[in-house]
Amino acid sequence: MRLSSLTDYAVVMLVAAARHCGGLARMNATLLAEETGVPLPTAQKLVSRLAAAGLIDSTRGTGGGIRLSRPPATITLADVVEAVEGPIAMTSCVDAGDHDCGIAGNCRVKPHWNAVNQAVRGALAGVTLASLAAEAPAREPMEVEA
Amino acid sequence: MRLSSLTDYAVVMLVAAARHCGGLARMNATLLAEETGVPLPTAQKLVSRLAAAGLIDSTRGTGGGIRLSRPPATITLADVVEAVEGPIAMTSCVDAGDHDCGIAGNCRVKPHWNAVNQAVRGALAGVTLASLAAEAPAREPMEVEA
DNA sequence: TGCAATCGGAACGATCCGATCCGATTTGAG
DNA sequence: CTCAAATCGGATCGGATCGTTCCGATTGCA
Repeated sequence: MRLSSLTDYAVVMLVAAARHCGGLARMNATLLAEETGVPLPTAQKLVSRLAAAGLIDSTRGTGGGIRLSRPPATITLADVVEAVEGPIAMTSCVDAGDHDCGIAGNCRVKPHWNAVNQAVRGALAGVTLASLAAEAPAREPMEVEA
Repeated sequence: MRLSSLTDYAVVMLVAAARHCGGLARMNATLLAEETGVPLPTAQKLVSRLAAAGLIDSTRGTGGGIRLSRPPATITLADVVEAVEGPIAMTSCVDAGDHDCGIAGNCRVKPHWNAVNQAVRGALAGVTLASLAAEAPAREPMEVEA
């Protein structure tokens, strides 16, 4: 129940990109890496994935770089998670299809996972890059759990 | 963005336990294992964790066994996930406290993760063992994502 | 035409998770 | 009271995934 560090890095990088004129300014992976503290090779790999997912546009060659392909307000955490880690699926039951989980026909739980997935995805889709790039929220810090 | 297989196993086992007279009948890990298809050693390990978390009561000795410590309607997926995988924390930022993630003071994203965690936890807390033990839901199957 | 800077893919290492095995503890029967 | 059976608990081993690093292919400008 934890998303990988790569996803966290990707979010931080995209937020940094959004802060640069809303991502309209062209920048490169190196700049983002030294600005966010993410290791350069890792940042390059993330850029590749994000470009493949269509979240950013990458231009090769001298003076090339990357750029957000959409306004920050239209990019959500759900998009980032799916771009980096693949589809949001809590269990292997729902995405691998029918790779029997040992209980086969007796599994009454499986139909419920989809509802959970939808709820989780909805929670992630409710947070956009624009809101992340803004100042720290005024809401109380609310601890993770007592 | 995927919970471990152990959690899935635990859910299936608890649902099987709930189906036996609402978990009031005393049973053992071996019976649950062969009923759910979970490997026996793994099932025993899960029983240990669930007992440590207080979700089930375990009795040692001949004729002993395990039993749900609470009614199935009061046990949620959030409880199971936390019992098996530890606290629900999407990123290492929020649970490890201050083990600098490289961006330190510049991290404007961190305060938002707590909101995401709360949303995800709420989604998991909305599903109880009682509803999982019931027949397949009448709601449409709703695919994971188009 | 040559060079420089960039993205893209492939190989290595480390860490975490899952499965198996063995020992400690406890109850019931003789 | 002693023995024996059955259970939970911890420790060890193997596998897989993730994260990092290095190298090659491609592109645009001078």
